[in-house]
Amino acid sequence: MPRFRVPEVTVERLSIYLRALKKFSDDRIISSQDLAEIVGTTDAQVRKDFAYFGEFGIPGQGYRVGKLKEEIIHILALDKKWNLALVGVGKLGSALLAYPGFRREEFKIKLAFDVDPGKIGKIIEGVRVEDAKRIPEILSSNQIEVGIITTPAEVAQEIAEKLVEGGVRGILNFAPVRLVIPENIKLKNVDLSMELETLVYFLSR
Amino acid sequence: MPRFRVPEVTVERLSIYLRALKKFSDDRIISSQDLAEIVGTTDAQVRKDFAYFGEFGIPGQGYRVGKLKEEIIHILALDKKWNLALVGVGKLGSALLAYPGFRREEFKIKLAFDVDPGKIGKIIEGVRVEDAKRIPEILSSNQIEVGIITTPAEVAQEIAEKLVEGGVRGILNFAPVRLVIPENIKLKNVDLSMELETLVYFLSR
DNA sequence: TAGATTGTTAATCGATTAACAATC
DNA sequence: TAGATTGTTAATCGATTAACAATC
Repeated sequence: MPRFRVPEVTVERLSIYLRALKKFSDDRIISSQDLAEIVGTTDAQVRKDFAYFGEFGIPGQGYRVGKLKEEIIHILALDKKWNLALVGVGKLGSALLAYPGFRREEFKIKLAFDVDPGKIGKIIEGVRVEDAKRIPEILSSNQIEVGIITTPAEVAQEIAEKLVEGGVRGILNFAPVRLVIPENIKLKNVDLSMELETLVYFLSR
Repeated sequence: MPRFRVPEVTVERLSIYLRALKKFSDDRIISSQDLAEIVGTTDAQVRKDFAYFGEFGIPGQGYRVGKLKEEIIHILALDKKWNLALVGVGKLGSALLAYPGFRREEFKIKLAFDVDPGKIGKIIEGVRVEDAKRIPEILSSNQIEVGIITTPAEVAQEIAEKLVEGGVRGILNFAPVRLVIPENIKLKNVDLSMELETLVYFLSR
């Protein structure tokens, strides 16, 4: 569907545009300038981002909010339902199980895994916790597309391999470690320590 | 100290290099190629990143791990202690209060804030929870440099303003909203929904 | 000295910004 | 028609990569 190779930052901005658009009624018309202002970019950037995927606007007018929302939802593949599994039901993992941004129509955390016998078999935040040893086996029979890793760094690589074995096609990794996985698997890292360290760098100048 | 304007991605990589270096003994010599391999970049990138800040290597040999670690620690200003405050002691906020990456020598979450009277006055994960109304007042008397926002999106802007009023110089924002703050305040956003949405985009191709 | 790797400059690549013809 | 804003091409900017003289 995209006309050319799409930069990752463009996809990230589409997600931001979509969130902004949800605040407006579907029949309102919004210009690239208005939208740029709201999300903190430029009108040229907004138009360029959309241009990777098609022509969604009305020259001389702007973009119809309802139509634009639909298009972005389709581009981001949020018009289908994604099944997720989370591994590592510690404090951060439990918080993410309950996180509203992960609990939406489009996303369903179907399974959680942990190694702690005290947690296995329990239901935490509405999700049943299974034995992490059984990841490949249980995933295969559940059509899970995305794995979320919230384990300690030391075991994250091993868990990633089990997730891949179980058939996930994407991994969202919160463990502070660079995972090595097959290149056909999409990996996104959320590196909280790095964010904080980068922040204080800029404060020290 | 930096010779030129430093790209943000370079600072982010310094944080990653540092984490990798911690696994080696101080007197070992490591080449830019070795380090690049470990963190998944190129030797040229590694050398270029360091070159913004000085000459830390030995031509013909490589970098002494101990020396390189010290230099990066100094660059990132991790040789001083940073005082943090966290606002919004929900599930995510509580998880971050306990997060090992935020609980280190260099970082001290001194205060937490919430609006819930059931939480105010309590001690959660070792941190005393104060009334969010009193942010400016309490921060001023506590030398807090960094604020972490883990509130719902609707109140995040208002909280950001109170943090700025209280004198923070940097904000790490987990609320899914683009904050508007003075430009002398450094803002980093951690946007979990965006990460997940971007991930599934790539799975849908 | 020969071999290896740094630090730096120049070349390349890719993303952002500017400009404007097309179109409502 | 006049005014406004899109979609797209070209210009600019900035980061990555390649190449190599300097140096251990």
